[in-house]
Amino acid sequence: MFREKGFDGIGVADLMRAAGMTHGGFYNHFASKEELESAACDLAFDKAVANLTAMATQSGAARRTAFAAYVDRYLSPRMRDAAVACPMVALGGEAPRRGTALRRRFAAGVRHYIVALGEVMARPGRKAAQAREQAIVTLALLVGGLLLARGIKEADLALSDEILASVQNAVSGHAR
Amino acid sequence: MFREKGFDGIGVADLMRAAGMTHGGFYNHFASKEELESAACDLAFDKAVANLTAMATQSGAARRTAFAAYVDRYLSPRMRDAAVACPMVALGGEAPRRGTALRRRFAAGVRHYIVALGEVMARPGRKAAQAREQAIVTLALLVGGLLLARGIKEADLALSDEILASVQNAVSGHAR
DNA sequence: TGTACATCAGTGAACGCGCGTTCACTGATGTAC
DNA sequence: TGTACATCAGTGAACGCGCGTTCACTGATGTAC
Repeated sequence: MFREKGFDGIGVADLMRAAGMTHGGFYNHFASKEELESAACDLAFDKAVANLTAMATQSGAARRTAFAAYVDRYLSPRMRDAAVACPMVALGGEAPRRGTALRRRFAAGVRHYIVALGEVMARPGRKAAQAREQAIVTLALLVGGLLLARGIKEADLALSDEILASVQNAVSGHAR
Repeated sequence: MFREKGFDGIGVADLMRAAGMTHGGFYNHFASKEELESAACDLAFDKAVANLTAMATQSGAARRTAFAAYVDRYLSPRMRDAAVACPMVALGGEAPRRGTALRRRFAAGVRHYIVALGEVMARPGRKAAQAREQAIVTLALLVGGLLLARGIKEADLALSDEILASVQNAVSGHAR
């Protein structure tokens, strides 16, 4: 829900109602709303990173096709139109404006994501530093592309589609 | 101020105080806070696009070096550490969650930005469609790179610097 | 030049509302004997 | 097995606060005569 509406776009009462409870009981589980935000940030990143590390265990061609499918999905109209986005896209703009705890968890998430992406993009003849740099560039492309595509989807669907397609092309070129 | 704190991060009273007035007079100028947000969005994009179109009037080598300097600046630590960011980075995550008026102005801004960037990146032997696709990819790289670098700058400065450097490398490669 | 008046940007108190948080309580659960 | 009691997650009214917006007003400005 934070990723859908933003941290300030959803209140404790709504969150608890969605969980089938009343708002008063919230503080039996978290010391503050901020603490839940941090935990939710961790959870979102953990899931995304686990997805990648599972992919990294595959080897050779299987890993390459899995990664290509991952990029396809990430930059698909379906992903763009989903209410919930990747944590970096949904919360990246808010992260620097929030408290220390959240910012630390967000940075850790990005760090782990880059490491996992580097493992997935590793190739036999490629140096580790190169794979890492490529992972960073790929991540910037994915995040920037999806952020823009999502930001304009309601007002200019054609351009949104064009952005997804162009960035997908570029990522495929980079990953090759 | 919207770009610094987010649309919901700054109130009418604070905005008017910053303008040296009290909050009551606000509605002599705008029908609602949302209308000011839309106007501010336009203003931010107009300035950014004007910057690019001025560059596009230059020709040949001068334009190329001007563009290289632009990218250098966009992905510099100075830009990352500035309180106010590029409208796409600062507001891209919020745009899809806001009203129709704002979303339309945001989309128009992105559209114009891409056109202007395409003109700046045009090269004699290059087809217009290619220049446009390259502009889109470059924009995604710039926006994604700066968004991530800003999101983690407080908690992991080294990684933030690394992202800026890696993306800058990639953009230079693309623009060549 | 001088006077009367309309205009309208700016003032500041007040409004209703939703937020995060607190707290006295309820009532189901599990343990001790 | 049955009873008494402690625990503690969940309840819902209440709080203080800041928000966007409204409105009766003030007072400077510019125009008409």
